[in-house]
Amino acid sequence: MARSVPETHDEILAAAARRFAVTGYKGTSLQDIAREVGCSKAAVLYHFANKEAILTELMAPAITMLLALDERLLGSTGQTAQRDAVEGFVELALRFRREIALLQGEFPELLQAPAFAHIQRCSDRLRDALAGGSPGAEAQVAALIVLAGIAAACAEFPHLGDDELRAALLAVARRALGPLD
Amino acid sequence: MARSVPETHDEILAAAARRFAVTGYKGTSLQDIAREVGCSKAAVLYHFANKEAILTELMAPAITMLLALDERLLGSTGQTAQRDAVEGFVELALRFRREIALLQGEFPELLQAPAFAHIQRCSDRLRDALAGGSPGAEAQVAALIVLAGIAAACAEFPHLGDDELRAALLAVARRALGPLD
DNA sequence: TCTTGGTCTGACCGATCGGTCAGCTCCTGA
DNA sequence: TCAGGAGCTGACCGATCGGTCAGACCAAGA
Repeated sequence: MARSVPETHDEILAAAARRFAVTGYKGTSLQDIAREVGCSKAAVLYHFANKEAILTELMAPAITMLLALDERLLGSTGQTAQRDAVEGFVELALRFRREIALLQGEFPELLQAPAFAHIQRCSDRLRDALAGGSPGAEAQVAALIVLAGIAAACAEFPHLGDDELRAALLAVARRALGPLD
Repeated sequence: MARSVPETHDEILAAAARRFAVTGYKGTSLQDIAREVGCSKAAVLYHFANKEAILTELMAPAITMLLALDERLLGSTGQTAQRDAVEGFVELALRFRREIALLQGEFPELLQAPAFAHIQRCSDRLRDALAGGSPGAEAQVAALIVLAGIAAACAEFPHLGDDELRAALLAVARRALGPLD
């Protein structure tokens, strides 16, 4: 029954992604993941140090892309930053449809740890960029609606193709962010 | 130490609302709630049949208002329904800032039970009304972004007063839903 | 053929979960 | 004055959680 390491490793990761998307991180047990893979819970913990390590590796690519977007946004301000933020975040959400819901939903609580504080700050800067740098209530509210809304839409419309969903997300987000854009 | 029934009952409800808003339903234990109230876990279960009963009673007013909104929307279509849906949902979200996040976040999973199927159908109709009755991808995406975004914003901006938040939510939602409105 | 090391399992651990129960305290009314 | 009931507690229950561990299994190299 023994498979090659990378094979089982990736199967666990894929199974965890599916389960987390449906029942959330806290709502998914190691037993659930093991059952979906078709192995024992001990096998899951042979490939990953602990449950959190699965989540961390699962989110790593999305977080890397988020950090890259953040860095890109540092070089611009105002309308330019806002346009880049919208396009960048839509692309990120499309690429990581399942993961982005975790980031918006449960992840904040898991990221309270000081070690992950930079991710919180990074998503705060993303929100500011979406707000066009304005501290006003309406601009901040618009930015948050766009952020949370895009994340929710990507999770909720898995049947929509990338191109169709991208077009809809960009159109709605640009309208929501107002005349600035 | 014995307090009057309605007093303790309401204290438990209030404590649960606070905890659920921070750590979610699944992430909050009866022990957590009891600690916040300053009583034993057994006392919590003296006032409520079980954990789910706390959630049910906590959500009841919000669900009642949601059903009322649904009924009101049945009488109209198109732009009229869309306008009513936006205003009605914004008012609902403002009145139940903490509860609405549960409804959007964890509640769907908890509401899988057939007994609660009508709530799912009701929120589906709300989304359709927000989409102006259009089945198109962009209209549906816009409706979901508005729905999820408003819920997230109410949870995220507790410091904003009702009036200021209402104005911002209405403005952003109307823009997001497009030229139809 | 035997050894070795990577892969995986079943049994088990302590902690915590939601929930139960016998019995305590204290207020109230006859 | 005292019986009775409401409000509450501490101890306890079985189930499940994340995690550990000794050892079984098996392919590959000596």
